[in-house]
Amino acid sequence: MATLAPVTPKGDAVASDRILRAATALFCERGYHGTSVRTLARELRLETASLYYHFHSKQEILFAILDRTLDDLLDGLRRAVAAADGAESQLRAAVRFHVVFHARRRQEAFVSHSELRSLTPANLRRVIAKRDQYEDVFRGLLTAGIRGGVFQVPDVKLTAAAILSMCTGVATWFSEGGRLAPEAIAGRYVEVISKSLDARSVDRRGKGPRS
Amino acid sequence: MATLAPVTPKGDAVASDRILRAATALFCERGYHGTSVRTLARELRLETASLYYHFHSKQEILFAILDRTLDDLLDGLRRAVAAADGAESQLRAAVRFHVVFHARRRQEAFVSHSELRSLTPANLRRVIAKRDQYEDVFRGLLTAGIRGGVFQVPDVKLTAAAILSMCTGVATWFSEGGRLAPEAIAGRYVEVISKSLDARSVDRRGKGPRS
DNA sequence: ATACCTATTGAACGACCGTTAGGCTACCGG
DNA sequence: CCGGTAGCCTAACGGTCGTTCAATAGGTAT
Repeated sequence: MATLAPVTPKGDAVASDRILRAATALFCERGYHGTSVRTLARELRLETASLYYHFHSKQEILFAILDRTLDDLLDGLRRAVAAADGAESQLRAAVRFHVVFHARRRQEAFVSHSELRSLTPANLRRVIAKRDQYEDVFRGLLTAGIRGGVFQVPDVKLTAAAILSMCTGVATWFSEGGRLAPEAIAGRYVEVISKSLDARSVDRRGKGPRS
Repeated sequence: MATLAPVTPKGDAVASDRILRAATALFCERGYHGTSVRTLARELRLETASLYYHFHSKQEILFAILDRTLDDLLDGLRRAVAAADGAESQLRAAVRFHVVFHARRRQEAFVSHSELRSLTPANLRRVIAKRDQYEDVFRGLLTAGIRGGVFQVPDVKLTAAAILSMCTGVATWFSEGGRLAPEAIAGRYVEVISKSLDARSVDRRGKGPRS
């Protein structure tokens, strides 16, 4: 069925990209189920039916957004890590990349984790597979840092989840015209996370009597 | 309009609570717009129309969930803070409470921040006002700790956002039958956050050559 | 028995949903 | 000048949406 249908064609990336950009903004703002294809079409000054020339379904639009975003995330993360040496520097680079991405490409990043539940089971599986690869990079860096003696982390999985939650949260509140630029935020996050992982520091705290 | 309509009555909390519990589970799983009132009614073994005896609208159900959850959060936080002494202990108590709440009452907590965008503007305003109060407690504790010399934090607003993102994220991945109990997770989060805020530690790091 | 109140029901309302079929234009290679 | 096709259109399909309304059953107090 894909051979005769000119859906999602090769050379013409401009039209479907325009659709994906508008869909990303709307899905981010109102959610997938809260956005009708008519609303999306109106935003693009198109008729509803025209969208179906470029995509087979609304679901395919959502999947395309998430799939592309995950690809860019994974690719960017690997580049960032490859450009650094040693577990500590690499983790710092990874955190920096993650935060900057979630600020600069806030809408895509936000949709990519808020609309997971709106994916078809089959599509969800494919996206989750990529997300797992992404998280494994972080877990691997933590493990390497522990073995190298630079990190002191009682629970790698928990710590990775905590770090990623914190950094992903940037996509929730970041505002483009806001007080802080993506790089500034990333810098602070890198420092906070480095400090909390640092093996060189008293961990049994000799101070607070309670909790 | 509220006087003649027996909607959301006084003594009978059991029926509307049952509705709210089922709605919370469904909104958590599929989202507000992804859940129809027919689906909710079927889950409760009721007819669709019966729901409208207890609530005026689907929107009112959503608002009730968020409003109650925010009340419980704010109340619990204030109790936790009041039971501790000093900014550091109080912040640890606050973090502990926040994490345990987001694990134990995961669905409510998740819906309360994922479905903000599905609220009516008027309802959103009311919920946001409570959320701001909640976040202000954390910002206040950070500020107090800085003044007391126990915390070293370059940016209170940013740090509060980072801490809350991290702790709120627990509601995204926590699983009841999972490896870690809510208290165990909270304990780790408390340690990580305390360590990252600690004023007594080298902050200009003399080690890593690159960021 | 009567009157009232709580809780629920079946049936329907108009609006909107995602999707499709088929036709119209404009351009492009021959 | 002509066939093909990329891109968009109008119109409509069956279905589901949130919501309403009159009717009904059971309980309790008078």
